[in-house]
Amino acid sequence: MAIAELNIAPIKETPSLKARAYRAIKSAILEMNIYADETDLRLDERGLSQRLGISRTPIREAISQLDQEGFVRIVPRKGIYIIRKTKAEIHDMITVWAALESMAARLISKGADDGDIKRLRALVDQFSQDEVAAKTGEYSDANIEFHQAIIRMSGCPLISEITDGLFFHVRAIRHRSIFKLDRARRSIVDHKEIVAAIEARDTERAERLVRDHTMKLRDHVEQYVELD
Amino acid sequence: MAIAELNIAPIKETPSLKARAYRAIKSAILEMNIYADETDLRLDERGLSQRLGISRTPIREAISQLDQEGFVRIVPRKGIYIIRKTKAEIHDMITVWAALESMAARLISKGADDGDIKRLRALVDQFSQDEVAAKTGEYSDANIEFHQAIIRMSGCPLISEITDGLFFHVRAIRHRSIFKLDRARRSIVDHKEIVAAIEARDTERAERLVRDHTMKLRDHVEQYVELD
DNA sequence: AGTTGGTCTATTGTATGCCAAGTTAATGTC
DNA sequence: GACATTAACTTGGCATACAATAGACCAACT
Repeated sequence: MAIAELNIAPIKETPSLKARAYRAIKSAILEMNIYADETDLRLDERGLSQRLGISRTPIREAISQLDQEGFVRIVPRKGIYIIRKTKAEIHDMITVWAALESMAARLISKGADDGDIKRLRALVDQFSQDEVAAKTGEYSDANIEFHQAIIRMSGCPLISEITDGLFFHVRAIRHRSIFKLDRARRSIVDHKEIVAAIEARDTERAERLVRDHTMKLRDHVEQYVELD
Repeated sequence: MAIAELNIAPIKETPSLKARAYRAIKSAILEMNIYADETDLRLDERGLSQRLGISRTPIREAISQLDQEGFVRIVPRKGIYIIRKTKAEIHDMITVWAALESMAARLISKGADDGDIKRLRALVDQFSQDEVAAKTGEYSDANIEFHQAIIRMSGCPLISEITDGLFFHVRAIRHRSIFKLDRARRSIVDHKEIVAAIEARDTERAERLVRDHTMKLRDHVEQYVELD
């Protein structure tokens, strides 16, 4: 009797309930525009447990993780509150972002291979200045994408890891006019200069341009975004 | 009838079992010199629960936090393993450290008041070059202290928060000859130059010196420390 | 009407039991 | 004796029950 050779793929391991709960809650928070209204936003363990159809334990573990990452705050016997970052905290986050991304630019200009740099050039050329005027909406994501590309190319996963968290927080306030038209236009110019510096392997210049570019965003937020 | 005015202080809130378990386990790991031997170091939920006299739940929450911070790794149905960082990971951590501390130096040279800078000068003067030859042992901590002072003075709590985690990891391998005599001597010189640049409010120079100083440590580890 | 103490409810913290999936040791077969 | 098989044990994941406390509500009393 021949043994049937079923062409089956290995069953991918099911992620733990904790992991799934974590993603579910986190993405729900991201889609919420938490800075839109003023009232305190609360999470309810048991409510989530019922809606997700699992027990409180994995929910608690997921929420505990979100607490540690600074997305929610657990107050014993009172509740779990979604955190709105203060202006000072956003300010600090963008500062850290600037520090890490400028280091990434430094690493790239020293170590990246030409293929990567070509791809970076393609990314920035894709958005010419007049196109952007029409579709600023898309720009916000393209902007983030450019920054993430630089960071990934640095070959330092830890930098990616840290900045991913920062981007998440910053993205939550994007509708508060962070990436407006004039800034978008100016950003394209900055990005082109950055790529040019990297292409020229001018480490110091690349680092400085990246830092200044992000610090300009910081100052913009400082000046125009109201949060507290 | 008068109301008695009892002179009482508010009852300080007792930290949760989770928080206490977290500190207990973390400090135990720190004191362990995990890089000393080769065997896999495992944690046991039930064992800890018995030894600490509490149930598994707060233990699990504490361990989950340590897992997220990168101190242990939870492998389902196998065990909880204390993590030894690879050389590449240490390398990345020091890179991030350099990026953040050089940003801190930048912020200080722009914004710190003269009192703070005086204290920084005192800190570095305290360890003259010949003293250090005698007590290199103490130097390691004084070294870290100097760096932490710079970071704290930056006025950016987020930078402190991130680097604290990095320091914890790096400290775990300090006995692996990271801070040896010749390096210690050279470090003092570097530190003095850094303070001088800050005193002169020379932002670019301060940033560069701090970065280069930490990157030298990175290269030193790269060259002399064996981990994997 | 206002205050005061009790009670009830909502909500998180903790303990404990069970389960599925590995690990290890014992056992049986050749 | 070597190897496959199975049984016992380990271990983290998850569910559930109970405990503790903050805050709302309420009734009684002044």
